Amino acid sequence: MLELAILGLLKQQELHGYELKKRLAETFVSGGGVSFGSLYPALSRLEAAGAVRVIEGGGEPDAIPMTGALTGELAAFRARKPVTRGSRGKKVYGITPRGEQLFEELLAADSGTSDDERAFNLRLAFARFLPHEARLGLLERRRAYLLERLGRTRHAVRNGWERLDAYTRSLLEHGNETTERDISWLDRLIAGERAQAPARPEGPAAVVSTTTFHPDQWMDSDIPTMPAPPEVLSARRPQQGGKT
Amino acid sequence: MLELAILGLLKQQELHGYELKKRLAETFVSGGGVSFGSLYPALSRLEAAGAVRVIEGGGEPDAIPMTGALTGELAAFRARKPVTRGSRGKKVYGITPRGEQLFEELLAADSGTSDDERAFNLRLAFARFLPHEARLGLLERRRAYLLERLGRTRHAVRNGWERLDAYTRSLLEHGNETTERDISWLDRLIAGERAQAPARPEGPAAVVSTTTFHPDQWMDSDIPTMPAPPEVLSARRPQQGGKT
DNA sequence: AATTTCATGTAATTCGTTACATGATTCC
DNA sequence: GGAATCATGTAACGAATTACATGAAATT
Repeated sequence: MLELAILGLLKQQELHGYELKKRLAETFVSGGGVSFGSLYPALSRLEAAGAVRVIEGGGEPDAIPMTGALTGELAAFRARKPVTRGSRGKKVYGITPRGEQLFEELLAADSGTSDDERAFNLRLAFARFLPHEARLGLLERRRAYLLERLGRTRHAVRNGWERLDAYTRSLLEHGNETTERDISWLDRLIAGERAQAPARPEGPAAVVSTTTFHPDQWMDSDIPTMPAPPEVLSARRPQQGGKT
Repeated sequence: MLELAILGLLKQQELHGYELKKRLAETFVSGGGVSFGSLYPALSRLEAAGAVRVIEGGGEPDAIPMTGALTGELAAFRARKPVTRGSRGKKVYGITPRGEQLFEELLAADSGTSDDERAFNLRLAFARFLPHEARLGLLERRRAYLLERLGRTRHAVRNGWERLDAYTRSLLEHGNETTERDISWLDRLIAGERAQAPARPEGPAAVVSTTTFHPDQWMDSDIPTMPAPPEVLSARRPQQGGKT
């Protein structure tokens, strides 16, 4: 899991551990991100497996502070020391071909993809590296899981209503609303995905139901249906509100 | 964490492990619930600590199948065997005074309450056992955390927008919307809490700002404000759609 | 000069899972 | 009588955390 995230980030850009941790916290992991105690060992494992390696010199050419004039061998010696270490003791990592391969494997592995929120989010963040088929599958499995869970929760709430206190009720109701919105969101993503699907030369043989929303599946009424306008992903930029 | 959930459930009703697992899955834990591999050891620990104990006979009087006529000592022997085991080999657990005390301690311990979703949800589910003060604190700390996280994420999204692909953008935007709705939900709960607060005889000395929503705190515009109608918790019952 | 931030790592511990092993009871 | 479900438990393992330990570079 962590490995997948690391490899995915290193695919875009060479980074050192500290920076990696920041990116991880910003983009994927919901709370706080990972700790150094798991990040560095993970990097070591990946390095041992030949999936990543330390880049000589690092991303930014770190301008080794040459102290004026010192000739020949001494200069070479001075320069050799921080070779694997960047300006500040940093170890900048890059992904290797083996790493790319490992990334593909980890990304494709759908073990517990739909039932684990973190795993799903992570894979969605790298969905551009998946073929259309797999991408759709990822979204639809997640949707199916949420739908099933919603059904179970609704059932449980209805059965235990009397037993539950106001706080638990509110918690469960809010949870269900969130799940409903998640499903609608997935519907939009799925619609967008189908819209840009590669037109199969096979003809209309492989039409797999016209996607968006079968109200029957909800096994319950009173849902804010919202049949997902086939607006291909989101294109809105956030308002540039801040300074500079 | 698990201990707290177990104790809380046993406070309401005596239960055996298997049933406990079901309740746990229904009410608290978002995905699938806990496994037996963690539940039973937890029960053992609690029993060893004197926080729970096996109930003689179990909750439902399990009608030991008396096989017609068998007199005196033999009947006593037959009856003695399942004494600690309920009809089916069940071990029905009940909470002890020590357990009640432990429950209070675990519930009050606010270590990582606001930053851990599971911990927060669990405590909210047992919020009725907290004094008003602590309940408000729980809600407000969670709210503050979400607000801060929202700020961080917004900032990160704005900074890295160019670098992010459509899927990651959608993921982050949806995540932010969810967080905004969570905050609004908390606002409603907090408002409800204040509405039913015990009127302090101290006078208007301890008025701690009129609660609901300071748009300034959002440090950003374009938020669907929704200033939370002071409707005391939720009173709507779900449509009784099913049978019986 | 002192403090903060950057940067990397190790060791012990926590919390949970999966897989395995067992057996009773109910339903068909 | 055989399968499904109920019911309890153990052992091996996994993934991550916290706490500890260290030190260089930038900032004040």
